[in-house]
Amino acid sequence: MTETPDSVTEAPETPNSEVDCLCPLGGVMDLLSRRYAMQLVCVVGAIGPARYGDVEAAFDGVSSSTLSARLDELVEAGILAREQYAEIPPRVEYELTDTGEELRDHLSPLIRWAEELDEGTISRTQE
Amino acid sequence: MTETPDSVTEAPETPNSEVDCLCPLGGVMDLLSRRYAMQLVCVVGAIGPARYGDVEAAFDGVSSSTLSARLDELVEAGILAREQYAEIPPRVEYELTDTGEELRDHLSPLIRWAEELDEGTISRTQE
DNA sequence: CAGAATCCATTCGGATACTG
DNA sequence: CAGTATCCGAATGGATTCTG
Repeated sequence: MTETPDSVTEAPETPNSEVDCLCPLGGVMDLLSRRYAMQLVCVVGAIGPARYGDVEAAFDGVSSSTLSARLDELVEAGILAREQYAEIPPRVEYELTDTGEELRDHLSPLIRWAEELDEGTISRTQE
Repeated sequence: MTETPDSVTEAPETPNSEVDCLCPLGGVMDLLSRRYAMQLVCVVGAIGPARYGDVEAAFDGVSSSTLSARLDELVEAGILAREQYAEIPPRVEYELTDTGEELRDHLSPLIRWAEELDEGTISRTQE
């Protein structure tokens, strides 16, 4: 992905020694940078065992392909757990894994803060 | 920037009453979902008054256009403050606003957590 | 119901110039 | 140094359709 010639990926000469906050780009942060990803974690965590339909309804306007992709990525990342019940009306429930819980614990305040900030930015000259 | 045709992007009716964790999509969370956005906030906060070159160096592999766009968006969102000194070697410094500080306060633990998680996922079979 | 598959429009992001 | 402008490939995200 990035460049890894042969030198260390660390900072050969860091401008400041404290700037190591950027993960290698390709990890969890990349997943979270996808659309709805963060909200998805938060939503599933809020609902609890969330069915596909519930999540879809919560987002009100996300295409199934996108939502499906996002769910799949999060499941594969070990953030969500998918349980499929082989019943006649097929039921699938997503819920946060232990890792996902931790993540949600970090995301919740962030999203909340973002919402608050967002409310105060309505009268902003956007263009 | 995003999409603002003329229709409402809001949700007139909330599907579930307990699921309100999803901000209206188009606010700060959307900005943060762009590439490098979160890391950028964290980096600038870590460096302090960060020059463009510093940030660029910190990311090691980001095109100037992308970085510039990201910086611009964050500035316009009131998260970063840009100070331009009209000196002969042009110097521009970015730093977190008060809002940005708050944001970084939320992002730091998240990114840190992500890094830790990322380290344990190296042996993943990714195509 | 839950999603996979397909197709397509949009956008993003990267590389490469080129300025003040 | 600090960007902007442009071009283009790749990826994303959306709508639709179909299936178990």
